[in-house]
Amino acid sequence: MNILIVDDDSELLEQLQRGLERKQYRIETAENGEKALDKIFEITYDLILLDIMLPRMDGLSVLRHMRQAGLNTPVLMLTARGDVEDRVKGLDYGADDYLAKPFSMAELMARIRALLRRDGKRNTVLTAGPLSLNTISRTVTLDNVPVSLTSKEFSILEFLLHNKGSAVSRFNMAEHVWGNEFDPFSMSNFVDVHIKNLRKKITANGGKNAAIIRTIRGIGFIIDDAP
Amino acid sequence: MNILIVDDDSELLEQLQRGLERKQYRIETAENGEKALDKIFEITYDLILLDIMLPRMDGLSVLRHMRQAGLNTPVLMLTARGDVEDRVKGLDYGADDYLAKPFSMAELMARIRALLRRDGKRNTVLTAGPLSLNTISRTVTLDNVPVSLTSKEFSILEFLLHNKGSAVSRFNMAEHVWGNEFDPFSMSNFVDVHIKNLRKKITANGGKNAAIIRTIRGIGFIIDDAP
DNA sequence: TTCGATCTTCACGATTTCTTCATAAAGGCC
DNA sequence: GGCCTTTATGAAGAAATCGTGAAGATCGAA
Repeated sequence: MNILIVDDDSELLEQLQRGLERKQYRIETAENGEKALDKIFEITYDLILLDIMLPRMDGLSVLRHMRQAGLNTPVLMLTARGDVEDRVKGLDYGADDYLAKPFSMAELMARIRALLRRDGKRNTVLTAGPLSLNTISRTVTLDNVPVSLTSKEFSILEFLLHNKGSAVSRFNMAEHVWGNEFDPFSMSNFVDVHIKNLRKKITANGGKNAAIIRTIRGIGFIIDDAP
Repeated sequence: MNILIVDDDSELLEQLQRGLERKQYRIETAENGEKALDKIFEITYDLILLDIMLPRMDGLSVLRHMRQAGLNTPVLMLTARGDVEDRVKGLDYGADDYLAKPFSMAELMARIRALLRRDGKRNTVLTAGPLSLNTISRTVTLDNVPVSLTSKEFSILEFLLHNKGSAVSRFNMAEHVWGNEFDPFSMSNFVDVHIKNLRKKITANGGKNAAIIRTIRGIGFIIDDAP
C-alpha cells in the first residue's frame, strides 16, 4: 500500500512516516501543495493524507485539481480543530474523511484502515487461478497453501494482480513499487530478478504455475485475466 | 495513445516528449504549423498539444484548418500567459482546453487525462474482420485464436488498425513505430520485412487473411474499413 | 555488533527478434 | 510481350532481451 502524506510540519511528517512504515505501508511525503500534486500525478497512491494548511497551494486546491483530473484516490484530510468551514468544503471537493489535529496515532490508524478497506473497488483479496493475495493481512496462498514472500515480491505481485489483464511495463512497476527511490536511468535488471524469485516460489509445489506471470517481450509482464 | 506535440521550442518539445513517453503515451512532434498540419491529415491522433505561437502558420490557423476539414481530435492549446485574446479565439475555433505557459508537468498531465477521459472510454480493442487487437493486454487474436506477435509486429499492426481506412506510408509507419531511432535515410526495407512476417502470422490458419493488410503501390499499406 | 534475510548488481548463455542483403516476383507502362 | 520500378521473400548475421546463479551491499532484529 502506497500512502502519500502531505504536511508542512516536518516533525509531524517524520513521525507519521515512521509510524506508518512500521505498519508495512509504503510512505512518501510532500511538504507543500505543488510537490504533492506533482507526485500525485506521477504515481498511483492508495491513500493520501492531506493537510489543509499548506504553503504554495493549499490542500483544498490540491484536492480540487486531482478530482478534476478524475483521480479518485481516497483522501483523508487533516484539519486544525476549529476549521468547520474548510472541513465542509473539503468533503464537498471529494475528500473521503477528515481528522482534526491533534490526533492520536491509534485514531489515525483506524481511519486509514477504514478507508483502505472501504469500497469493494479496492478489493482486499486479489486472485489469479490458484493464487490468492490478501492485501490487508499481506499473505499469499497457492492452492490454499501459504506462500512466504519478501516485501518486494509481495508488492510486485500485488501490483500485477491489481492490474490483472493489462501488460505492465518494468518502468511502471519500478515506479510503483520503489517510488522515489527508483532511479529511472538504472540499467540493472532488479525487476527481472524479483520476478524470477517470485515465479520460483509460486511454482514450488511442482505445478506449472510459473506461467501465471507471463512475460511480454520488450514490454514487461502480465497476469492474464481469468476467462 | 498517440499524442502530437506542436511547439517550436525544441527544448520544451524534448522535455514533454520524454515525460509523456514515460507515461506510456506514443509521442510525435512537429516544430511548425505546416508540418503539424501535414501530420494531422496523415495520421489519426488521440490528442494534439498545440502551441499558439508558431513559425510558418500559427496554431490558430492549424486549428481552424483541421476543424474545417471535420477533424475533431481533442486539442489542448498552449498559450503565453497574457494572451487572453488568443485563448478566447482558440476556444472559439474549437480548442478543447488551454494551458498558460509556463506550466508544470503535473498540471499538463491532469489536463491530458481529463481530455482523454472525456470522449468516453477510449477504444482499447481494435478490429478488422476476424482480427482483433487489444492495446491494454497487448494481445492479438485471429478468429478468437491467440496470435503471438513480436513487439515491432504488434506496433505496426496497432498503427495500421488505428488508421484503419486510410493508407499509411512506410515513412509514417517507421517514424511512428521506431521514433527517434528511425533513420530517415535508411535504404533498408525493414518495414516490408515486418509486414511480410505479420501477414504470414495472420494467415497461419490457412485462410486468405493476408489480404487484410493491403499494399498500395508507391505509398505503403492499408487495412480497409470494414464494409 | 553480529547474524541472517533481503535486496541489488553483475556477467553470461540461451533464445528471440531485428536488420541487412541478395534475389525473385509482381505491377504498371510503353 | 519487353522494360523498369516497386514489393515480397528467404536466409544469415547482428543485436536485443530474458532468465539465471552468484557475489556483494544493505537492512533489521536479536
